[in-house]
Amino acid sequence: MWYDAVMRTYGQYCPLAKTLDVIGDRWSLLIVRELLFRGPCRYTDIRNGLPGIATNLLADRLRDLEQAGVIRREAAPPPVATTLFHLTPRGEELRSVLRAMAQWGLPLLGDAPGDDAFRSHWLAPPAAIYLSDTTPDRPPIAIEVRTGDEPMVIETVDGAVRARLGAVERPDAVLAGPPRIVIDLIIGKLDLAEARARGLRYEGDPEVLGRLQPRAIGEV
Amino acid sequence: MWYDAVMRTYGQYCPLAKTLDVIGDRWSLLIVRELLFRGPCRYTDIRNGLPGIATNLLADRLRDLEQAGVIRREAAPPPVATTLFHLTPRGEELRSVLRAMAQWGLPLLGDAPGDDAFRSHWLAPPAAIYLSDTTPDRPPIAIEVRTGDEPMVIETVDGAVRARLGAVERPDAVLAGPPRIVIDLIIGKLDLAEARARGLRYEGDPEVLGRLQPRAIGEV
DNA sequence: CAGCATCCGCTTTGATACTG
DNA sequence: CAGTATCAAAGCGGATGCTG
Repeated sequence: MWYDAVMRTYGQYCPLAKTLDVIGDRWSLLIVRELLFRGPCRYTDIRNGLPGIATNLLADRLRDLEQAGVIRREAAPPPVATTLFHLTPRGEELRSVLRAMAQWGLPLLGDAPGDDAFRSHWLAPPAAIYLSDTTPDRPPIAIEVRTGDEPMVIETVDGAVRARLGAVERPDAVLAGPPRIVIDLIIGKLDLAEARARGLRYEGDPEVLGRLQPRAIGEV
Repeated sequence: MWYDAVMRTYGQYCPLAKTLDVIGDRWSLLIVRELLFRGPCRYTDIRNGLPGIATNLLADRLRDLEQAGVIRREAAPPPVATTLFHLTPRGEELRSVLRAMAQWGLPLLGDAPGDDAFRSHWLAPPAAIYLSDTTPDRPPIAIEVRTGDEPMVIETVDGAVRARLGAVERPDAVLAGPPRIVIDLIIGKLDLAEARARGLRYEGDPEVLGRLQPRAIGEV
């Protein structure tokens, strides 16, 4: 096997077109999403985060992105003993691109088909963008969110709202249910009572959740 | 003719994937670029801004983007008397995505092949992102830039630097030459003397140009 | 001429099977 | 686990033709 495939490019002296030459192929940006939202991953981890990708395509894209200096593969020391894929600093700089695109796309989740695949980490970072802490002077809070394949935490850190995978010792509230209901609640499309009527489970003081408010459009 | 083509989607309940379902196809974002950087355009104008696109693909993409609510077609009144393609408000909101991507891609112009196609308006908005006015308290300046197919103006407006297509009555300086030299000068890769040695023509007080400085990395 | 649609050959993608 | 090999289907690029 030899990889001398000639890259298809737009051939335009334009910064946007050059960016698309690098990350415009199908699946490429979603691979970056996996590494950006989850950190360094094994081949199998990435594939699990990209249901539907053909394995040969994943291998191709990883080669291309490495070639372009966006990712880097590294032999992990024991006990992992496998190769891990990392973002390079240059790849990390795509964060602002991902953030802008995820923000633009959040409203599209409203009428998404019900049989979409779902992974918790796809939603954690974007969801936090839309939330603000109405009373940042009060003690910080942490809400455990159980939807999808992994638990998440939404927490306040000095005025900002962050979301991440993982758990927390003693959450101030626990939110559980199907992804759509959780998201609709978070972005303010449903209130707590409505969400409960549709299958959401909530434990804890409603005040805790009430402290987080969806930002106004354009405020983000 | 009937357009029941099944849209290919990632099938992921993820805001980024949903965005890519809409603007992830080849050429789609470049069509948005044309409308965003140039304003409403005729079919032919768009095609001229996208050298290399097959005309049937352009027609397809315009249909898809219209369907998705990103663009809108409108019958222009005389004397134009043709249909104009506009961005919808929703399409305008892609500006932040384009800005992030163009910013990421600007360094890639450094080693771009010399036979790339070029249009002035591809560069005007992105280039200004990298420039700041070192002495915003002094009177505003305007520099005429002649490179590519259309004249541009780089000007200071209350502290910020903007670039746009068009001309100005009495520019404080005039910059002319091949795109690469002009860009390398603007982003600080070359100084005025070096750029001149490579074919750049400059008329006016060098002080005028010196007032604009490329921002430090990460400052943008 | 502006705004497409059709046809054709090539490339990319998707699905699955197989391997060190 | 981390890929490669194979093949069918879909997408793309280029040329050309049609219609108001």
